[in-house]
Amino acid sequence: MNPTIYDVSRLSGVSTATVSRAFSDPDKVRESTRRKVFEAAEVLHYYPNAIARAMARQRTDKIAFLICKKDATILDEFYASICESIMKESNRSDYQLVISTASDWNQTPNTAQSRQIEGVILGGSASADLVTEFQSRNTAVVMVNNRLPGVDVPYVLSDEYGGVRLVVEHLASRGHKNIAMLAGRFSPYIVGERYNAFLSVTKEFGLKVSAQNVKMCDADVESAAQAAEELLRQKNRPTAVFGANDVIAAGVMKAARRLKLRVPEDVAVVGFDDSAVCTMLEPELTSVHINCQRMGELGMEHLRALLAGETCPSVTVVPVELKVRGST
Amino acid sequence: MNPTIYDVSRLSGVSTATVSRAFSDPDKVRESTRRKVFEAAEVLHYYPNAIARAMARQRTDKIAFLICKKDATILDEFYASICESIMKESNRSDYQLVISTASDWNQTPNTAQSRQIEGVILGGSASADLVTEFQSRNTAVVMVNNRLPGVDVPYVLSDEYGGVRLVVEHLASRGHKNIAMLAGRFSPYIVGERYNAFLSVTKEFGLKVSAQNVKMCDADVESAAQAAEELLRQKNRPTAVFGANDVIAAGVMKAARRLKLRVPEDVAVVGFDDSAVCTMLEPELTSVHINCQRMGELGMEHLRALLAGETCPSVTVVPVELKVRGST
DNA sequence: CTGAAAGCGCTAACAG
DNA sequence: CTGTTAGCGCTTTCAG
Repeated sequence: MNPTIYDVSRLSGVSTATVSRAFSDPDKVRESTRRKVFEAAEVLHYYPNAIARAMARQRTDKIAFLICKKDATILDEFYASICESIMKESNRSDYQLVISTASDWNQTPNTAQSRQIEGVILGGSASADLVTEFQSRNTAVVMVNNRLPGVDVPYVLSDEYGGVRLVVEHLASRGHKNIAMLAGRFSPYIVGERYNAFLSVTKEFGLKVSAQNVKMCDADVESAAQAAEELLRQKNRPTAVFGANDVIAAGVMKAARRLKLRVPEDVAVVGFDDSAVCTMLEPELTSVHINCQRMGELGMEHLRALLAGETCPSVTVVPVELKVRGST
Repeated sequence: MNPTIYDVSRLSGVSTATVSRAFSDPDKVRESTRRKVFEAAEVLHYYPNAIARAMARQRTDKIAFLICKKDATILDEFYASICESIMKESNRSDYQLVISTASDWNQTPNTAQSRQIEGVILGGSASADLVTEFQSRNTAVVMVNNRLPGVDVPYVLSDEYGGVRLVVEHLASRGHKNIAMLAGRFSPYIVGERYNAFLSVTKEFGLKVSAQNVKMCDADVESAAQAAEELLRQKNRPTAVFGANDVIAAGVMKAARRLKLRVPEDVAVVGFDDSAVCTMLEPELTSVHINCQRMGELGMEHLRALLAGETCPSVTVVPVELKVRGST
């Protein structure tokens, strides 16, 4: 059996209340007393029992990171990275982090587990219903990498528009006038943002994008490769293709290779996300780097603020960076 | 305030003890009584409070998955996949899962957090000390994807030897006689296994591997590419290169491309792990598929057995599968 | 099969 | 600044 606050109280000769204070609110205890308490605790190998504390305080200090996406692999490179960052942040705070997926969660929305959660970071395509459910339960919500019209929670977003702008700017500066975009059906919000940004920025740059130069495909490499082949087989072949993410861009590169087109001489390729695959390709893939770590940090920071009753910005946009590599 | 067991007791007209039993040990309660209880609970939206339960029972049902590796990205594709599987499994059990990294953990080994953990799955290069620490604290330990000589815990491993065997067999059947291996400095245990297996299997197949055909490099693509260039620039160039994992193999492919060697005609390349990058490369990379999902499941299964006081096999080896693709 | 009652370890008024 | 004390919500003997 682990030692309890009573053991420490007895050994140090102070009341249990004082021991409690020494641990959870040191300032309320005189220095000398505090030392006595800590000494006794040391001797006994005492450490506060979080369960009992949670019970008495009526709060758990427990938060969750919920990944909301439908694909087979939930923890893809992108979310794994955000997740890692949230893990780090939560570890340095007193919050306990539970990581789960929206689907697992939905199966047991009323479980003991979920009841104990005081705040949640929603990553990816969470539904408005899910948010409402949490709010109705008085759970603080922060959303990362998604935006829901009409839903009022703090958002942490990456600068999708800015990223696309960098891409188009870069391609334009390289003299490309006929740029295509290949979008994959992954997160609707993200794809939408990048797509709209592409249309708007190309227009701004006076580049006309013909209808056949904007294509949708499934989110896997092979679909992308096939769609890209069609794109690249056109009479008026685009000289550059912007893939909505790196997987799509990898598909474009595969297509180029299959068609014996040289990258970047015959066709330049750009991706988005700057995932690990970028440097594994040859030539390496130019891509937009997303600061996942920062997004995770901000998510935690905002959640903490919310839980502390402070306010936090309703939308935070994290800057991106273009990594120019051999593919352009 | 949430309803408590007292509210249910009052509304249903039975004692709190019976309500408690109805929820945690239904068989001990007469059918009709049980129904009354559940009805009342339904009406009140009552759900047992896990904290109070943990407090009374003196157990938390809390387990952890600790990832032990030094690299910058902890949740790489491999561990993310195991992690996901453990998450799924734990969600269907009554255990609560905490995911963390060994380094975060080490910084606060005595924290409230760690005290509450009843069992832990160690993923990756955990140290014997860490295991000892857990054991001394009476925490059940299961190890995944690593093996520590002299440390007696249940191990869940992938069939590294079998995988390498498949690789060599495959290459030999394609007529390759001069096969090189490029190993990267990632997990010592894994690299060691694959390396030894390679030496032993090639020998078994009567293939001689010269010293300059076995190289070590750092674990990143660029180091691999450089090392591979040396390998491929030799007079007696190997006709096939086995990369200790997919990242290394991707490096080999880059080197081949830089040297204007065709894959697979001039040099065949094989990887290990069957990660997402395999299909993004062109040609696609032949690789050994590791059943991460199964490894996670088994890890959970064994931990559960341990916690239930049952026994479980001391070593479980998960079969692998060779995915033959265009690179060979 | 069910009930009464004693905790589980800690916190938070309230009093001093 | 410190002590007393009454819970937090549930489980678990021990009786009945």
